[in-house]
Amino acid sequence: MPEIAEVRTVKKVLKEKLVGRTIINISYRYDGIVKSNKEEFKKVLIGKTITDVDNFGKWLFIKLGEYTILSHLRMEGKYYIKPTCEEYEKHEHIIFNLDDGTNLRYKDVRKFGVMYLVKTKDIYSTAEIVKLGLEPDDNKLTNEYIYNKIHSSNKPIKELLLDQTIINGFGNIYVDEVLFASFILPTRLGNTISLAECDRIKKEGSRIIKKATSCGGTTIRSYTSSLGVEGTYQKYLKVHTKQNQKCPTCGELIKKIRVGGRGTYYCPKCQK
DNA sequence: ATCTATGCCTGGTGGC
DNA sequence: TGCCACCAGGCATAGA
Repeated sequence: MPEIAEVRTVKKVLKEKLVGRTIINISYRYDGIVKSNKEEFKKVLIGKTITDVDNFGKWLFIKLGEYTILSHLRMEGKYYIKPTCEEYEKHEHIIFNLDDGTNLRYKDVRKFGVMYLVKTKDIYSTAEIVKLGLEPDDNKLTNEYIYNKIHSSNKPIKELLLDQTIINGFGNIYVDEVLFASFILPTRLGNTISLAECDRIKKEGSRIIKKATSCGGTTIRSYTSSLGVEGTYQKYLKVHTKQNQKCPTCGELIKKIRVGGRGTYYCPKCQK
C-alpha cells in the first residue's frame, strides 16, 4: 500500500524517466480508473509533453504544461515503463504510448486507484487536494498544529493520524511505526494526547518518513516493486506485521488488534 | 454535526 | 484438487 514514502519514490523515478516525453496515444484496457470524462482525458493529453512530476502526500501530479494528471495509487496502483512491443500483463489498465517507443502503464489489481484531469493552475484548489493537511515532514508541521487538530476528538489516535486532512501522507504501516516510536497506544483517544506527545509524533513521524523515503519505501504484501524499485524500509519495521514476535525494545510480544477497521500492531508494554 | 455502514475490487488463505 | 467464505484496506458517500 503506497504511502508518502513510496509515492515520493515513484515520483522521483517517473520524473527522471518521463520529463520531455510526449504522449502519442492513450488506450484503456479498463477505464474505470479515470474519473474525469474519459474521452476528454485522451483528447486533451494526446500530443502533450510531460513537463514535471510531483506529489503532495499520496497524490501524484504528472504535469503536462497547462494540464496535470492527478493520480492516486490507493492500495495497489503501480506505474511501469515498458517497450511498446511488450505483451500486456493482466491488470495493466491504462497505456500511455510515448514518443520514444515506450509505454507508461498503470497497473492496479484491485482497481481502487483514481486519475483526474485538471488544469495545472487549479491543482491546489481541486476538491481532492484542497482539504489535505500538512505532510509529516513539512517544516510548518508543529506540535501545536497536531494538538489543535486532535485535542477535542474522541477518536483513537491511530484513526486521527490516518486522516489525510490532519496529516497528509501517513498510511497504515507508518502510523503503527510512528506510534510505537512515540510510546503511544494506538487506541488512545485524541483528547487524551498531550502537547508533549504531539511533539513526539511530529519528530518521530518526520524522522520515519524521511528515513523510509531514503530507503525507497517499504516492500511488503501487495506493495511490491513499481518501476523496478524495491523499497528496503521493511527491514527497519519495529511492529507492523510483527505480531507474536518480540518487541525490539523490551522483548514483550507484539500484539495485533483492529482499530478503526484496520489491522494495528503495537507493543503493549512500551506504548502507554 | 458526527458516527456507522457500505461500495469499490481481486487475490490469497484457510477450512472442508 | 476444488470450492467457498472471508479478509486485506484508502477513501468517498449514503444513511442513521
